[in-house]
Amino acid sequence: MHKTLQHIRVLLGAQGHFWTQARAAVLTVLTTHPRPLRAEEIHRALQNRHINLSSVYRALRLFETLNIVRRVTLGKGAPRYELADGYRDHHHHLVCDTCGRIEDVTTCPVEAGRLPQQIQRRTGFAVRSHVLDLFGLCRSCRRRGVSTTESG
Amino acid sequence: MHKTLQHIRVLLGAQGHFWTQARAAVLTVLTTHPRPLRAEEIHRALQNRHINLSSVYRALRLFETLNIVRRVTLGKGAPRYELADGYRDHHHHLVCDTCGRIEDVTTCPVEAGRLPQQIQRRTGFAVRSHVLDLFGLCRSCRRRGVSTTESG
DNA sequence: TGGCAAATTGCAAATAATTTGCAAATCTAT
DNA sequence: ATAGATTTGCAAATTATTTGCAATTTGCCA
Repeated sequence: MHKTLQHIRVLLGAQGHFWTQARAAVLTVLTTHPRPLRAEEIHRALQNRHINLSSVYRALRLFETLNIVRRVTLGKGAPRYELADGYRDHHHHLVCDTCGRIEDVTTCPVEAGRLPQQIQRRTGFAVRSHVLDLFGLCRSCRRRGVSTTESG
Repeated sequence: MHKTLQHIRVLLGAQGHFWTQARAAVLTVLTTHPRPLRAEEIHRALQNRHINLSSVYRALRLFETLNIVRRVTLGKGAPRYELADGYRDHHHHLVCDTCGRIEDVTTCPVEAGRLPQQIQRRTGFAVRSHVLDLFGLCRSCRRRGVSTTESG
């Protein structure tokens, strides 16, 4: 189980931040659509709610500094946002270079290989988090024989 | 051994692209400064060369589609560019959340753990490349007792 | 519950980062 | 050297995100 909206609400309060309609709405969208969303997409999912795009950006920025949300840049276009570790399962991404499709992978070679500990021991750098994304061809694009290296 | 500028020149020619001053200059900067650079920084390093920022962007875009350069987004600010795998050693980044310092790590848990093969076998997704960045506190920031979770 | 102070929002304007149109300049292959 | 295709410079256009400020919302407490 992960921390719920209720937990986040308390967390915000404890730090002097208000629990507002905009913030609750943004978090709800992120919880409801478990995949990296662009600010624009989140805003669109809120069209009925009367919430300004600026507020979406402001909410995302706040959540990011509080480590509730993390920003990921996958392939082309604007960055995307998703709930951070602790608010959903630790995972990585599989991004298809051809169709842009994004899938999650929960296997984590970083933890499995104890890389953080190894790095800390060898360099003194204290690893707190990591981002791992894998690019390539998804099954259907591969079957379709699509090539990524468009060059002619 | 890695592919040299000469190789790249031939590669471009083979695809109908010209070997121009701007392109050569951008590649030289990337080769000379082996760390992720912003478009702006590359341009600045070329100030004497009379090369327009637009051309830097155009060169980077071309190199990116040809997999000669890869774009990485580390922490805040504009994305950075560095030579891609095949043109320099495969590596990952250690990014200090406090001072922004970037170091390289050549240990790769993804290859070591044979994650690509595992994924391909299990999901049919053919992994071609990956990006792994680790965030935390570098040795000096840690000694200085700096905290990252700035919250009030 | 009402009221106040502090925090947040909406909106429009400001920035920042990157892209594009097009004529002039450069490059490759004769 | 020359022709023809590609690229560059420059300025203007886009795209993504941030900001100022008055109006509104929220948290807290009598």
